[in-house]
Amino acid sequence: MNWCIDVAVQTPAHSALGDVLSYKSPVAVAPGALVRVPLGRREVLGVAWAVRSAGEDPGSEIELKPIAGVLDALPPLGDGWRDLVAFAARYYQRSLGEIALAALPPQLRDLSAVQLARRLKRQAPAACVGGEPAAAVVALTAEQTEALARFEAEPGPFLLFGSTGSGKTEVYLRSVATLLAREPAAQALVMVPEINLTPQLEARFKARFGADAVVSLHSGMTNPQRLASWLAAHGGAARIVLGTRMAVFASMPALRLIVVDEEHDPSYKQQEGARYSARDLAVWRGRREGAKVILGSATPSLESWHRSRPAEGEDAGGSYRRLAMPSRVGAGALPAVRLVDMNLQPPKTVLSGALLDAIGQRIARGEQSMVFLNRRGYAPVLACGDCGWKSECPHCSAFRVFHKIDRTLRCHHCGFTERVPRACPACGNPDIAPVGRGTERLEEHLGELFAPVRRPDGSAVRIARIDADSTRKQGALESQLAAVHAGEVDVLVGTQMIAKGHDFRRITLVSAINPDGALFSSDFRAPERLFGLLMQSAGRAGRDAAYLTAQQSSAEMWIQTHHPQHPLFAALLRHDYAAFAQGELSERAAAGMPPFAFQALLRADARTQEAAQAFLNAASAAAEALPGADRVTRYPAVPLTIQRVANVERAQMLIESGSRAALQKLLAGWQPLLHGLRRQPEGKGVIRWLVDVDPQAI
DNA sequence: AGCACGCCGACT
DNA sequence: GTCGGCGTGCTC
Repeated sequence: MNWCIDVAVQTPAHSALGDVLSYKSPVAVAPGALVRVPLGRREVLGVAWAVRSAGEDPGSEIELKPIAGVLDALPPLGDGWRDLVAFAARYYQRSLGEIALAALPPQLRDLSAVQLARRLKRQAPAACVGGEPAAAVVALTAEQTEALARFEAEPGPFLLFGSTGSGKTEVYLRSVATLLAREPAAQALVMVPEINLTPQLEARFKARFGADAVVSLHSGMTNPQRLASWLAAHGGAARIVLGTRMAVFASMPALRLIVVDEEHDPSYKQQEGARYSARDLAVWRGRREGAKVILGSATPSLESWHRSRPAEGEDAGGSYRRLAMPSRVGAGALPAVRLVDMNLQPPKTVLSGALLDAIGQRIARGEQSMVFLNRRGYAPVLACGDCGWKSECPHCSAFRVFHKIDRTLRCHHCGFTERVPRACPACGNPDIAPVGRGTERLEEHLGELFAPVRRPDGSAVRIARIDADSTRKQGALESQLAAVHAGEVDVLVGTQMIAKGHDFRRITLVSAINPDGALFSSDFRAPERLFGLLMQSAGRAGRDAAYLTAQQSSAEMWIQTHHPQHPLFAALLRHDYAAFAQGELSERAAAGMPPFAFQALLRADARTQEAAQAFLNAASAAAEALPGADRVTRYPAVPLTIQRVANVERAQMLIESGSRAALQKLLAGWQPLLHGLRRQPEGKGVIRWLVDVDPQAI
């Protein structure tokens, strides 16, 4: 008997190949099994998707190649996993094989059946999680108890709406503990937005559940580490998988619980290749596999907030259950928010006198302060005062940023880097000057301003900076954070990297010196992101109530703005996320924007802007006849904000509908038309095109 | 995406 | 005379 096996292999997103390729096999192969198959002149890894007996398929006359081997030491990937992959491929308009292979650890691709079998022999058996060490268990607050009780009693998905310091992590730990104690094989998946946040979470979970029960999955790991973690999850040995967005695809045969911490974080949306939202896929996966899902945040995404709205009048409410934990545990009251009206300051003021005084007082008391500026480098532009030359990138429609530390001009978009010229390249004027400021310059500036200020022991002020540049080296972030924790830093300057998650105990003042850019951005989600970031930043201050009491100090969040009357700040002053969300949601509802509508972007990259837009407009015209087109709005093609990157012109077209199904239908029908367009005159000069479903920025 | 084949410029 | 540039096309 001969068998015909449909195999998902890594084929490009929009090649002419179908989702699966058929191979023949003398033996039956279980669906979900990993196989090696010939593809052109290569042999590649694939996932068996469907198995038929060879006679069943009379239409196809082409001679099939035989599969090259089966990695049968490994249990096949489960139905749930394959459904997740198939759904993600369909929903985000990518090929099945691309998602499937990207979801597997890279090392699996070049392992033979024999090597894999050898690997598997070394794997530990399923971790047996005993009772938790009694010492580790702290008493729960009433809010935590209530949240956990509702979690046990209701199906979810849940939105755990807990302010910073309300003890969300303890709720995650408890819900995992209850699950693991009740079901001897059950597994839990816990996701965080950034690699930086995995070590501290891993430490807490290992302390509670033992090192053997917990594995991590993120792109910062080496290939062998990732393979080991993946195998432990797939085999059931790992009871808990911690990871970044990629972990949503981990094969977990006994998955019963998924936690998405900081669910509002934009990092959950992949920004290249398959543009999936790990948070949304987590909810889908939870429903498919009967696993409970907890989304946690102090500033939820408006999508999740809306979906968790309680029933009211005519409205039956959202499908998520909202669990609120408004109080902080063991932390001081939320910081008092102080707005500095920059209109009342002398022109070009960077740091207002009041803020400098406040930071100076903290230094004198030995407390720590934090200053945010969302712009790394020394200055965003270098300019010539004589001829008007500016440090434009020759390959992008953007300025190169001046990095004083290594005297370079660096393009943050294409990476093009040059030494800073001694004189203006256009007119020879030696007097070229930085315009604006980034974290490097702010650090320098603060150093000068606070040079006369003394710490309580009479020593000089210590200023540190944490951003993508200062943490480039492996382990640099950890050592810099350790220095802050050890009290070796008085003023910490940084980008949003320092706003997220890190548990600083001695910081009593947090300041954002120039957050105005996001207030009037063309991106309708900018205020939502800014509010989240400022709330999260505020949460860094005064996390230790005992420390504040001992210092007789209080936590403060300072914001310098030219628009102190903006409603966003009014809500922030009261730490009132609900009011902010209500305001934003009513604007979104009135304007017919998400979460009241569903969007996708079609983007084209081409040699010229005209070619990119011509392709999009032709695509739009071709979509006219597609099913669903009458319920979907197609906007005109426009250049991206950064129109040209690395000499590639970029344009995009927004597609919007009140019906997710109609949008999906249109996109599915569009794919072959787009493919055909490339050969037409309209496709001339187009380098690539891509679809972004539920785009996170427009 | 790889990886071929294929048809035109500056080198041992 | 070759090495090699990347344009087009194919992979069950």
